[in-house]
Amino acid sequence: MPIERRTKVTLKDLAHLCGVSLGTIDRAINDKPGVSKKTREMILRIAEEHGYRPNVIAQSLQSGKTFEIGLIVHDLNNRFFSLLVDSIQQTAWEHHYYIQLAVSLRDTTREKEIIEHMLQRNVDGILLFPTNVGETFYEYLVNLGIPVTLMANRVKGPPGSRPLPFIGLDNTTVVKQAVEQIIAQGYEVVNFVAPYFNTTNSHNYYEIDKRYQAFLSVVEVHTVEHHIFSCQQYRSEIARLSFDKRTAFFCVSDIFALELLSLFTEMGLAIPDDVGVMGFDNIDVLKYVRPSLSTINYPVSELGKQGFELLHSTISGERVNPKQMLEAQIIWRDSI
Amino acid sequence: MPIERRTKVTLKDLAHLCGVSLGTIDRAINDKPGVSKKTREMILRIAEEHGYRPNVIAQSLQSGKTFEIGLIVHDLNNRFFSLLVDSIQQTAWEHHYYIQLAVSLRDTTREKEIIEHMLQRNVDGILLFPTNVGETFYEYLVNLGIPVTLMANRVKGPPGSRPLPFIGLDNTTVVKQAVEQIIAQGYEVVNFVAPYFNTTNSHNYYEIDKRYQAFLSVVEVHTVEHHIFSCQQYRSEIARLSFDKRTAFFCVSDIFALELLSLFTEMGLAIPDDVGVMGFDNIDVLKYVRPSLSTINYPVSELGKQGFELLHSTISGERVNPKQMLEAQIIWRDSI
DNA sequence: GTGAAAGCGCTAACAG
DNA sequence: CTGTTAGCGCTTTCAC
Repeated sequence: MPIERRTKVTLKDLAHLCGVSLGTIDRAINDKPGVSKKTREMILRIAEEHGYRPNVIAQSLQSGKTFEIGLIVHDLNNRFFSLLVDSIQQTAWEHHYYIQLAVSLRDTTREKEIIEHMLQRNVDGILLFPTNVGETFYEYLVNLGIPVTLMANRVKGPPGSRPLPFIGLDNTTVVKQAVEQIIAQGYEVVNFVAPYFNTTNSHNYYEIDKRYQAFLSVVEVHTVEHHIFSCQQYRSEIARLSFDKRTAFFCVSDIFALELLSLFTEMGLAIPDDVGVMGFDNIDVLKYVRPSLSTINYPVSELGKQGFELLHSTISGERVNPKQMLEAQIIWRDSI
Repeated sequence: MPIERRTKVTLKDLAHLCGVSLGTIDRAINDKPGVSKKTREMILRIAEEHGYRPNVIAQSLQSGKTFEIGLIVHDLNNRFFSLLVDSIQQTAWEHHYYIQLAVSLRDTTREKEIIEHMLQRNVDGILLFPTNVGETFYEYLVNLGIPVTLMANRVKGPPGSRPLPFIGLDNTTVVKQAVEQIIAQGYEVVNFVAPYFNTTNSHNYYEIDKRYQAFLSVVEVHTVEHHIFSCQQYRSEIARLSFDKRTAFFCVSDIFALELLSLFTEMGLAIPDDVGVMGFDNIDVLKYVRPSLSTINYPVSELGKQGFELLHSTISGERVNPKQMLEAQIIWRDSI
């Protein structure tokens, strides 16, 4: 570590110090041909002595590239997102990219504000777990001037338009399979629990909707009794049910499933005999919870890794497959 | 939203478009005095129409400020850190600052690499949950040329040197209090569980060491039998104990306490009669765990908020109190 | 091999 | 009120 740091030394300073011109300094520092071995060594030595650090800001202004990408997720309270950010940050580091992180809090206005800010900061691309929906938003993203890659939730354009690069989970297959098997276990009622899932079309519920459609298609084929719990007070609503029939709850996220698990334990219901609970995500804390929660594993690290790599390819101008799909696995444990 | 985005429009472009000079455009856009109302309105309208966005990179090069701060934490797997990052990101957003996030993975070399990278990217300051220790590192941080604020772990300089701004927890008080009360409950053996806590001095264990010293001071006064478990195989080591005396385990983090809880349940020990467990941090998943874990609440949001604000004050050149302390609270539940 | 100069987009200082 | 110019630190082009 060089000692003197207080004053930043620039290429120009080095030029003075070495008694050569700016151009020569540049060639030496950046390993370009056209400098004698002697001068190059001298320059590198003096640069080292003075603790020279290139100014990335100036490089960016010149090159138009920042090697930063904007990352926008809903929040960091949900374990799912922190693991996602972790994975993206790791992958980005390996590619010598930096992350600018912001959280949208599922607020459509805030999401747009964040995008505007990131644009001004000249990020090379944006990795987005979207909250907004609709064709206007699609047009907006397409015309940003920098690549955008979507994770988990899609944003669709008008029919026939080129889709935005997207990486997500194949929800349909796994949900159908899970619901089939739940029904096969003899549950008389199968419910779908998706708080915050509203139908006003103001927010992006692409992924949850996929799951709901898959759920519906199965329960309707089997003509099984089913209900949806989509309001925030799902816990108290469910607490008021009679439970005279054997009932299963398919939850779109482990955090809701855990709430139900503790509710049913309090109510003295037998799990999984009176009532069954299935989660989604397979968050890591499940290992401490009893009865152990059956769930669907979301390959969140893969989502982050491949999401970054997809964006990275687009930034590098490669032609990419605009739609990548990840597979989930059902994990049967004791709760259903 | 302006429609045309593909080509970035600059102040110079606007100057041409409006038929005025660069200087006038600048004054109009940045709300400076010295433009007639008429021209200003015209300029703002045209800027809006063409979707002008200031180039923050160019502004940074000019001003030397980026309004970005570097944030370095150990990892994001630990719930503690994701909540911390969340809180910092929120606070930064309110102050119109952006976060550059990187994780050190508790690797001393990587931590220094990250700092070097952030320096090159001209962050205005660094918020650091440090991994390195020692006076050399202290000197390094002091001479970075930008403000650094430390969270939780201190980095001490030579005697008499000006301490780096720091925000942390008052570990001593709360740990002493907790251990006192554990002993008062009649435990015959009180153990300290701190995996990864080694004494080679290569890593920064400032905070854990504080806790250990506080622990020691109390058990020694009461001459209670005590042991420390500091290796990574703490779980199997503890599994081999005989448990013929009533034993308490004071863990430096909830995640270790949860491991012990499930171990003791497997072993058929009665909690808290045969064996007691105390955690640290009060991570939010505890609400789903039975028996409920007694723990110490770490005000992590406060740590993030005040950490950012401390750094922000330093960046703004305010004189600040270099040492801020947060208070923890003991939360007694069923495990001890 | 090396030096000089222009320019990335913006701000600030100085003229008019 | 408005225009011109220099310069932030770097890269690139073109002379020598």
